Amino acid sequence: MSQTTGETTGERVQAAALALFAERGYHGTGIRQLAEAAGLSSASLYHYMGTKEELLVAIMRASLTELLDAAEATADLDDPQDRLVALVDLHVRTHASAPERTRVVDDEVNALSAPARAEVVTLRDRYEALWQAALDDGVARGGFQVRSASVVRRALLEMCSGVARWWTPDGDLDLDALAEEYAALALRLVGVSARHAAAQ
Amino acid sequence: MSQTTGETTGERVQAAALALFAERGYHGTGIRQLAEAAGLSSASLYHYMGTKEELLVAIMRASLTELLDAAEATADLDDPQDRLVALVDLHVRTHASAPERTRVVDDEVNALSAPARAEVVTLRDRYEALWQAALDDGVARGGFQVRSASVVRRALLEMCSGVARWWTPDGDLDLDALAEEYAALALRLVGVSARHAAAQ
Amino acid sequence: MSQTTGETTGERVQAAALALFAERGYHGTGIRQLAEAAGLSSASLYHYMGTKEELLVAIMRASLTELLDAAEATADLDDPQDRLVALVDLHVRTHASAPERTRVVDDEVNALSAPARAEVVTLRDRYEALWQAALDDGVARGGFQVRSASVVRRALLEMCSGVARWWTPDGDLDLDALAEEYAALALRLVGVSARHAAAQ
Amino acid sequence: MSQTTGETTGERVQAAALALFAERGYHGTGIRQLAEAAGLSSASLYHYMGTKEELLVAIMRASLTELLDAAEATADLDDPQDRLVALVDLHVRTHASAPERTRVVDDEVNALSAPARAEVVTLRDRYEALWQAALDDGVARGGFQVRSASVVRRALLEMCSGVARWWTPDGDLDLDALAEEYAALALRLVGVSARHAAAQ
DNA sequence: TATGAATGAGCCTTCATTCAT
DNA sequence: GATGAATGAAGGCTCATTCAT
Repeated sequence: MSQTTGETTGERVQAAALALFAERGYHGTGIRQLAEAAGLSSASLYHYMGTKEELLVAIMRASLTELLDAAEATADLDDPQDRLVALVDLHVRTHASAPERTRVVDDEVNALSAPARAEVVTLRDRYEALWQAALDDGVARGGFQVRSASVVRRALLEMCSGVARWWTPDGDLDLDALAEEYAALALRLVGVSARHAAAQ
Repeated sequence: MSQTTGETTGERVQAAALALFAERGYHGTGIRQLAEAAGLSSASLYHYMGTKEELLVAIMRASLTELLDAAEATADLDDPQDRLVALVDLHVRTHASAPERTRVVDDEVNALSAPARAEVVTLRDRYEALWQAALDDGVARGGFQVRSASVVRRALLEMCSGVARWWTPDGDLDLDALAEEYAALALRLVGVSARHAAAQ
Repeated sequence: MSQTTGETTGERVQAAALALFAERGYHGTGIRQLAEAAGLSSASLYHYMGTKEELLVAIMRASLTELLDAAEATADLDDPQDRLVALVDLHVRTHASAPERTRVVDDEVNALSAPARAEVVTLRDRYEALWQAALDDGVARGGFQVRSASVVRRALLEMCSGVARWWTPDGDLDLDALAEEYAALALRLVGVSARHAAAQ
Repeated sequence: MSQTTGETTGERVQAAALALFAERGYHGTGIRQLAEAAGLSSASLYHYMGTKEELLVAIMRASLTELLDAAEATADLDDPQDRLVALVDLHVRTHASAPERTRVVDDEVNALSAPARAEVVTLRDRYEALWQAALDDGVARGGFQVRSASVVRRALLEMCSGVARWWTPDGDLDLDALAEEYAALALRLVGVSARHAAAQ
């Protein structure tokens, strides 16, 4: 069972779950499919996870806390435009390079029971609050021209999350170009003439 | 059998399916829940639908063809900005006022079997082609400033579809204001200063 | 609904049932298939039949009483060999020319509930008793050479009923030749040198 | 789990299926009845079988291959009469002592889907080809007097299979006597005076 | 660690039948 | 006559989970 790579069995289970949840959805994925994809019997699976729901929560928690931690680091940036660009860059890169993970987080929240959902939504809200703060700050001192920062926040996030549904490394745009492009779009959305992006 | 409203039983079934599929997902919704929500036994349900999947396809087809028909009407507009604004207006209003329907269409495509998915994806592709054409036209003759029209198309669509996930009629923004706001955002995204949108 | 031929709707139902029961078995045939084959709705079917089981019993009763009546007519024949040949001729012709009907009678007896089965088995027993009597008579006065008349009765009946499973009018043997051949085989089975059959 | 006898659970399932399929037919037997007869829950049943149809096929395959193997052993016999007698002996003993198994094989072929039926029919055809060969050989060199060997083959097989429908060890005839009797009848059918059979 | 065996509950769907119209 | 609508029961099968080994 020990892999040549240092991959833990538990990690293999999470990876398998990620792939299947992303492809067929949480409810569309059976415990036996999970087990087969992980190279275990369905009974053995339960040594590496709690319930199926706890597995989903674990995936979501890991993904969101990682994203949240990275996003919190952008708070150091003083310039609101820099902050926004940094958030977009982080979000787009994360969604493009880990599309399964992000799609599961984005799409399967409703599959959770109330208590589990509460925990996940709290994390997501904290993450979105960082965007909201950046936008508010941009309006206050960064020259952002927006009617409603919260509407723009939602528009921005949906727009950026979308890359997880279509971007592939094989296409015309590489990851750097993608991130740049979305940063430029974001600045346009907040009504800033593309100062930053124009440099590219 | 006879309802106070003129609502058909078949319509009641579709309405129930819409609500449940949107709330819990296709795979998360059981036939018995469907039946209960429609006020029928699970056996009776099958007088008003084919399989569960056919019910989903029927919902998707109705939604997409309606949207597609309305979108095709925008082809009359000569000015590319007008066309884009009309598409955004249509898309946003549709998603905001029928959020369950649009969320089901957007989120449950992977739940379909290959042949059913093919039909639905064809419709969706035809719809998106209208957006692509509008963008291409805008680049050619409407002053749109975009590096990649197809990237912007995806960004725009994700952004606009997002309203189905948060907008409610009870909030600060009414439907007209929402549509206007998104039209303005769209024009910004394509690099046009928001001249036109106000006319809407 | 009235046919150009004088065929009654009730007859059409029986004919459809015959074909389907023979092809897929009683338990393998659904009421809706029956209705479709008869050109009726499943509800309308119930104007022409009782329960599904009663329909089966009706088919069996009609088939068996007809066969029984014809077989009883052979009792007139004095010569045991003539009687046996007449029974074989009747049985083989009936099974060859109405294979569906006879297969249903032969194969679906176990599908009946106890009371229905009792009625059918009674008819069948009366029919087989005529064979037994013919054999007993043949042993007593017809020169039949058999160790056990009842064993031979069963062997004969199974052998003759079998034609319903393979004979078709398109093959090498026409109905007359088939009947003759089986009469000859029957005489051999009872140990009579093929006097009768030899004439052919 | 551990039985007093050495019987496997899987064998218990097959035995239960055999009994029920023989008594009520394949379509007349439900999975829940099967489970109850095997002493399992219906879910547990699926540890020991594939689908219900695969269970039926497994039964048929086992039965037919066993019979076929045994029948092929008779090819060693040079004398056509010996061969025929050996085949009858085998067939009758098998059908008399395993009537459920043989009745299921004989009666439920139509319950199979096309691909499953193809496999079973192939085995049955190979078995019947051995009979045909024996009869052809008997006509060529064994003094068999038959108009059509294929008609006689069918008559013989139906006749011999019939014992599965009536013979019981409690009756007048024990298994040896039954086999002998049918061997004698078979020789009569092919027009050979019953010289050999006694030697058996 | 790992898994065969086990299951109650539930899956989607069809069953034979009834009845108001 | 004829049927659309309706259903309780059952169809075959899979679910997530547990546990003894």
